[in-house]
Parts: sequence; structure tokens; C-alpha cells
Amino acid sequence: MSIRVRFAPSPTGFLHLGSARTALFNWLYAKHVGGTFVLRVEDTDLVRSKKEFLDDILNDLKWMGLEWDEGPFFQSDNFGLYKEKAQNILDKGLAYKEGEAIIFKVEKGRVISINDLVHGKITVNTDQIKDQVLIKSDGSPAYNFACVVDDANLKITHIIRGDDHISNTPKQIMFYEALGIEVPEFAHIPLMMGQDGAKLSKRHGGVAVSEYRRDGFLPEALNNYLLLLGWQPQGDREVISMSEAAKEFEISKINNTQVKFDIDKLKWLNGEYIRSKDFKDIYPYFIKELEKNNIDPQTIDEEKLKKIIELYRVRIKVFSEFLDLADFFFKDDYSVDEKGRRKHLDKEENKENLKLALNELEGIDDFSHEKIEEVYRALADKNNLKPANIIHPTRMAISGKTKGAGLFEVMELLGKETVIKRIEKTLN
RNA sequence: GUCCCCAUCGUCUAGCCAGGUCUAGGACAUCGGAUUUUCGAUCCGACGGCAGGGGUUCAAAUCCCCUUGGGGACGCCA
Repeated sequence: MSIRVRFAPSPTGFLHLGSARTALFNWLYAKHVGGTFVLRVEDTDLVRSKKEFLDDILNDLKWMGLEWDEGPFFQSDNFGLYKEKAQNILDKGLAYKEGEAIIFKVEKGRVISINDLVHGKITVNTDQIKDQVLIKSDGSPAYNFACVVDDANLKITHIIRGDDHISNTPKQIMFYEALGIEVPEFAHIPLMMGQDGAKLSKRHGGVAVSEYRRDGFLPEALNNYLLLLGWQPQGDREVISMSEAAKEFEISKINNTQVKFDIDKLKWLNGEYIRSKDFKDIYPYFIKELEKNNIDPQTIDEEKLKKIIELYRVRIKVFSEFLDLADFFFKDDYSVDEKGRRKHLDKEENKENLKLALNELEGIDDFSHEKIEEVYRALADKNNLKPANIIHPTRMAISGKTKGAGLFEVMELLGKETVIKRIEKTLN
């Protein structure tokens, strides 16, 4: 029997990070066993379900590379089926009507056990469970019932979902039994919490996958991080591609403890990927970053731009940090570190040293970083200065920053004209 | 309140199921050092944990119980 798993989002909001993690685990398991990953849309709430939310969710899943093999299937297409199945249960005398609604009668005093693939055996006494609505008064199905009917209909063999569904499981098992359908395997993965231990919500910021996409995270990094939250590859590896992960992914190895989302580790991983990926794969992200900041990439010499990116890719963890460091390459009204200015430019000696440098710079025909460095070091030597005494003021004057890529490379890329112009402006 | 899940450094984890090789290993973060014109990257190092209490056992992070703590569910929401 082939293994089939599903991800079943409700299009009543954006794709939540926690849901994305659930989707990822389902996807990985499907890949691991060569099974089928089904996408089902739980849109029984006709009022709150919106096409835009669905589009966003689908786009986010695609961005993460979590392509589905079948679907999307829509629950709103199956209202007839739910009613039919509920009628079957009613006919068997296992349910009763209350107005237009069909209510499942829960047999009391029974112990239902779940052989959870993550948690092991979980038992619940049905005394804890009230009678369950199958079909609501308005004719729409209740969540737990629609879920069971569809999972059965789609021949789902393994249900991998969040821990918050544990309490739904015994109810659903009763429905499977009432319908005379084989109960699938269940795997409940522990929930992801915010740094403060509270449920990850809008309050924490950054709970939507789309925000990470927008802020310059790589899908590889997000996947990798989400995977590490609850699952560990063999050995001491941390950085792992999803295809590698799929090879050794086992549900039984998923941790059963709740986890806290840690943005720092995600950023670290993102930096790892930015540094290690092929240039051609990260280049578009930098272009996007320029466009986002109203800088037309077409106006920049491509070779120059590539060199700039090479200089800065190792200094950022998220693409959105790029222009914080490198804006001065693309515009004259770049941001200026005021504290740095006071330290490296405002003093009289800073200006003297800068003047010295300016005089030399004007005479350089071959404005290469090697040549500039040679001139700077010789100049420092001649005037009994440390190179840093000229370097820091220059960096401040031409970039407005106290930190960044190697000064001489920066000067070469900026070009003689701009460098001189900015230094002159600083001295006046 | 009732029921359910969970408990190793601040965080994610290895070890737990099959008790000894654990004076508990790794990663992020933090702090120091090396390197560098600065930042970053890199390399070295430090800090830091088996929630508490009872058992069982020659031996417990590992097995059992209790307490405490955290989380979830108790909707004609999904």
C-alpha cells in the first residue's frame, strides 16, 4: 500500500510558520518513503475563507519548495459527501438529529488509545468527550467530521499534524469506526512557541512565512531551520539540504518536546546559505533588494555590481541588511554613522590626514585597489602615521560608515572621481 | 476546573527505548583570544544543563512514582 500524507491549510489567513513546519514534515516523509503528498484546502467556513489567502498560502508553499503531488482538493466541493456519510451514521443509529444538525452520540466509559508515531501510546476515556456535531444546522460539516471523511476519501495513510490536534484524534477515531473505515496512523508533532514560551502569534512578529520571504530569507535556510526544530540529522550536522534530509527522515525521530522559535539561529543559517550558494543563485536576491529600495539595477554597471555583492555577501545574514552597509555605492544621500563621524572626521588631525590622502589620490592614474593601498601605506610611512589614521577618515568620508568591506576595494569600485568628490565635500 | 502532551546548557539538540564507556557531546547566542585598516568571515578558547524529591539497582540523564513547571484541548472555529 502506498503511503499518502496531506497538508490541510484553512484559507482564513496567511501561512503560519508553525503550519509551514507541519507541511515540511509531511513533505519530507512523503519524499522519504516515495509516497504522495496531498494538498487539501479546508474551506468549510465559507465566510472566512478567502481566495487571496489561498493564493498566498500556495505561493508560500511553492516558494519553500513544498510542491504537492495531488490537489488542491477543496472541502467546499464535498458538502454532499459529508451529508451522505452523516446520514449513514444516522441510519446506523449512532447519531441523532437536533433540528437540522446531525449529532454523533459518544459511547461513554470507553478507552480509546492512539498509537502515536511521535508520542507513543496515548489513551483517552470517552467520558471526557461530549457528543459531537457532524453536520451543523446550516448544512456545513463540523471540522472533525469533514476531516475524517476527506482523509478516508483521499486514502491518507499517515496524518502528521500539530500537537493541538491530539484531543481531536479520539473523536476522529470514533468517526472512522462509525463509518467502518480503517483508522490511519497518527503523528502529532509538538508545537512551536515564541521565544518567551507563549504561543507563537502576531504579537511575536514574523509568524507569517511571507514576512521571511519579504525580509530576505532564503527558503533553504527557513526549511533547514524549521527542520532542526524537532528533528536532527545523524551526526553533528546542522546545515542540510532538504533532499539529503528526506533520505534519512524518520517520523519516530521527531522530538516530542515543544520548541521555541529562535530567530538568531535562523539568521545564522541564512548567512551560511548566502555565503555558500553559487553566485548566480543569490544574485537575484540582491537585485530584488535594490529594486525594493528604489534603485534601478539597470543603471549600475553589472561587473561592478557583482564585485560589490561579492564583497558584502559574507557580511550579511539577511538580504535586507545589504543596503544598510552598501547604500553609498548607489546613491549620494547614503546613511551616515554620526558617532563614527565625530570620531574619525571631526578632529583637526583627521582632516589633515585626509588632505594628505586627497593630494596623493589625485595623482593616481591606475585607480586599482593594489595601487591605492601602495600609495596609502607609503603616505603613512612618510608622515610617520599608522595606516589606520588615514584609512578610517577615508572610509568615513566616502561611505559614511565605520565598518564594511576592505577600504581599497571599496575605493576602486567607487571610482576615483566619486572618491575625490566625497573627500573634497567632507573637507569643505 | 477537567482531560491530554511534555521536561538535558538562555535556545535547538546528542545521549534515554535496550541503566555502567557521561567528571553529559554538538550547534546558535554571549564573552575572550588570534587574524584584519574597520566590520564580517575564519580558527582557537570560555561560560553554561540532566527541574525538585522519593524509589528500583552494585550502578540512573537513562526505569518507576510524586511534586513543580511549561504547553495544548475542552466551539454548530479550523
